[in-house]
Amino acid sequence: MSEQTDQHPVNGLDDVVHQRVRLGILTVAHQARRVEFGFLRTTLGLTAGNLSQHLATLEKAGLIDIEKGYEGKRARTWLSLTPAGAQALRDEVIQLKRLIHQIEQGSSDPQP
Amino acid sequence: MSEQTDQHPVNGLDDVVHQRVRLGILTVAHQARRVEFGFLRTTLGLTAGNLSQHLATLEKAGLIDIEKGYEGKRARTWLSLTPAGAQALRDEVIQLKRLIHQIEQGSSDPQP
DNA sequence: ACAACTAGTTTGTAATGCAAAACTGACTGC
DNA sequence: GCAGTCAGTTTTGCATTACAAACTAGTTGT
Repeated sequence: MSEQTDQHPVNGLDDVVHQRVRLGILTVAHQARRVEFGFLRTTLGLTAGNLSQHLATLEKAGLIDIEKGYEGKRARTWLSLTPAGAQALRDEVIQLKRLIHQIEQGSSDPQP
Repeated sequence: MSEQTDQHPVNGLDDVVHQRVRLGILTVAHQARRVEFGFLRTTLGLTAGNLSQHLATLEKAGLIDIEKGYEGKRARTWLSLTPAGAQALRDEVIQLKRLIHQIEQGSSDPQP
């Protein structure tokens, strides 16, 4: 386990979280705590079908909760981060910072 | 063009660069300026086939150059960032920083 | 009551990502 | 000279993704 796997920051990134669109969804959800489907759709410039599937992926991974209800007579879908989702986003940020640090250092690791 | 497309940081990310493995390749290449295939392979924990295909993608996108030659009698492949590759990595970092900033703010954009 | 609209899901298709296996080409014994 | 390695490429098969188009369900207009 202390092999030389996973020493590089990108190996600490979870593909479910790192994927461009889902990273956007989690970011918006983190900022707002409860987001409308339609708001996400326009903010991120997605088709409804594409967004619907990404939400299913995130829900299945336990990173978001989905709530369905009505706003007046209009059907609405809201989503919010679960604690696991908030943690996953924090972890992603930690790894991204490590990565950015490495890029900006030019070279930090000594090479054997 | 001043529509509300692309205002979110994730919409400024290029999928060729943002992809986990390729981001790792570009980062290592940036640090070392000239990297051996085998070094990347072990550093990022990839199969040779997978790495070979990602390098082809990056080369086709003009982000890296690939050099083949010999080290003693042993065949070696090296790669290095092109100017476009270095720029693409800088752009990725800029967008990631914007994203991290948004996440850490809690909320920076006023919502209409 | 029926056409049109809103909000979102399901479905079908093409592209991408990955590991494993088969394949090259060049060197290394024996 | 021919079996075995080394360094990497190409092919194969499968899961995931992105997108559009068709579909469902409820709402509004006439």
